Amino acid sequence: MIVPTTKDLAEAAGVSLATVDRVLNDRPNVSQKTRDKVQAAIEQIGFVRNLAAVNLLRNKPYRFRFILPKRGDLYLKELIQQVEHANKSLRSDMTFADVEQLDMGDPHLVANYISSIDPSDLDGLAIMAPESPPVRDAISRLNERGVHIVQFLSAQENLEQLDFVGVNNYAAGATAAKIVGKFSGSKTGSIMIISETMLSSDSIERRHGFDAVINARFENLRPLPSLETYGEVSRAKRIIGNQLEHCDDIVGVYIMSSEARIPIEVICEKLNLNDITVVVHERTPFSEAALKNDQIDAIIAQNPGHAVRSALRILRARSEAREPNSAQESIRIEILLDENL
Amino acid sequence: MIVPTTKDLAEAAGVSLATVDRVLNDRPNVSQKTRDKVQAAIEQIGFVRNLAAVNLLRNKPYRFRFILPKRGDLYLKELIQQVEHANKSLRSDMTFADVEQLDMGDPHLVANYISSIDPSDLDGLAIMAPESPPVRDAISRLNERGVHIVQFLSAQENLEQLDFVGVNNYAAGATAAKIVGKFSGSKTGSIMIISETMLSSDSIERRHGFDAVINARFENLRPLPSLETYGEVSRAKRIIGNQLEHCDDIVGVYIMSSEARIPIEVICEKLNLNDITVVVHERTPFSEAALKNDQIDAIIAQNPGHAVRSALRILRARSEAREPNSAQESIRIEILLDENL
DNA sequence: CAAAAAATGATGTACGTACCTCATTTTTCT
DNA sequence: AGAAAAATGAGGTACGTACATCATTTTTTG
Repeated sequence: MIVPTTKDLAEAAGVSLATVDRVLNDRPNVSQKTRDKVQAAIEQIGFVRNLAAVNLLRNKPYRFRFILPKRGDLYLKELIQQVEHANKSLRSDMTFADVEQLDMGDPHLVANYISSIDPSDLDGLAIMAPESPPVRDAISRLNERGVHIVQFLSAQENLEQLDFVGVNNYAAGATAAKIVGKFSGSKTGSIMIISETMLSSDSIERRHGFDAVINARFENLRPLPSLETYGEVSRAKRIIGNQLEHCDDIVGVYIMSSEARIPIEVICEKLNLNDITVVVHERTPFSEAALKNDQIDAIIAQNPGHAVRSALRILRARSEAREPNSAQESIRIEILLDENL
Repeated sequence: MIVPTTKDLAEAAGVSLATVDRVLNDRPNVSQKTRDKVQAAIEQIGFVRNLAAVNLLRNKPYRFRFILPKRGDLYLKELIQQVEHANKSLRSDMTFADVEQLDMGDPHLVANYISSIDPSDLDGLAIMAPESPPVRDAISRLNERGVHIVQFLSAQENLEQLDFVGVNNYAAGATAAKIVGKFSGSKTGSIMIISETMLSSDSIERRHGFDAVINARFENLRPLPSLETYGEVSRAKRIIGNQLEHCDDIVGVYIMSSEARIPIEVICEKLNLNDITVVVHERTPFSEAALKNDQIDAIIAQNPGHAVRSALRILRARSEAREPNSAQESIRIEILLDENL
């Protein structure tokens, strides 16, 4: 099998290599007639740029950075490991990735960090940060200065023009609701809903999706107000304990945030999880174990490895002025049961 | 950021480029001492082969072929489209893929085709074929003649040394059972189980996984004997009709084969699908629509795009004598509900 | 119709690696 | 010690493309 090169293309088009180069790289001083001729030859012989040759010639290291929260539990750890792993396996591809962890409680700090980035140091940025106007503006400005941006797992409003990697959180909440509803059978009762914080748009959207499905299809179930743990054990104990005192008909629990460990451990002390349906987000060593010993019934997950690789592929494509292969880059809402772990 | 080249490596190791080349490519006439010296320098400066340069130099088109069944419905069509799409988008990578469809009812024909392949025409083969000794032997022989093989979605016994792309079918069946069981609530009754054929190991394993979970966890449910449609509408009508006459307590349906259309259309005529739980395999335009209008409750899917790309990545890696990145290549058992489509 | 402008051709270099040949040095063996 | 063998060095070529420079031809303009 012979793969046509620029030389073959020149011959087929009846022009010189120099002209082929002018057409392929959009250089000036080529007549429209010649452009058409070359274009026709491209179609005819099926010419495709040899990526290896282009990359070799460019021979530019691509430096990407993930901005992730400083505080977090197992899922965060997994994300970081995935970035490190990708960094290693993509070195031969001239792709480098690292992680910067910031205190997401302070939007100005985050915005300042983003603003302080020197575009000549970095080709692209994958950002996971709660919504906030200063952060959004800093992202916009950095993007205008030529750094490619991917919104990573968590999107800022009004930045739809930027690439996003992650799931539709409304659909994720709806999926959780469907499982809680169906798994509860014909039982009647309340659903406890726990989040780290309801300030993030992720949680809000998940909650909306959850309520929509429960209200539409499971009138026997009543979703309770969201409890916010702020990631603190003592607070979690207090508010969950409080709710359990006032409410003795709990048939299901939905933990909306990605770190289920604290809430589950707290609830365990007061409630027999075997009897109720528990759905959590994100696969971690903890949630996996909980699934296996029946403490929880399902995990709604977005694969962190996929997410990291997808973000890097998109950044790489943008850096090379290619269009990302969108079909490959959508992140699925995975449903994990004991059986398909 | 500076990426070290072989030249830097030679300098760091205090040897010539020629010696570096001898070490990197395992050529003879290098003392162990020098090998160690170069190896140490590789670690120290973090040298990694530039893939683009290697590929450019090799500059060999990789030709891969998918062997798929001749008969099939929507899922098969989707697979073929995915191969075609991959073929287009991987041309710039010197990777070419095509499809050969064979009549899987005739193992000798399949084996003959495989045996007739000229290793100088093809670098790798992805095979989806029912189990059979002649086919298995033909695969083995072709592999020994230097053609890389991936068992695609369907595995042959005793060929564990070959790469496999696809899901664990026992787990897939178990997952289906969990959903049928949980979604049925506290109802008591029978589960209709439909397959195109029970001769394939896929179906057998799915059935085993299904029964294991139902028997262990859902004593209110009774799985019926498998019905085989052979992909024929008239036969499907007859055997499904037969079973419905003798059995009036059906609360669930599990369609094990990848083409759910015929069975669903037949059952629809006799049963109100809204009242019972229906689980099928594989996402197709039909199953998607059925999920949306509530004819079915869940789809157990293996993403055909992932599967095709994964097979090609593995074949490419093997052709270049690299190890495939196994973490990335496992195919998940996806559970699709109306909410997370 | 000549001069200016635009279009095209001819040719060279570079990217990093693999593979080759030939010369030279070092080690091993008798 | 001397010959044979092994190890190492020096240097060139090629892969396909991008990006130069300069020469030459064709077209446009005044």
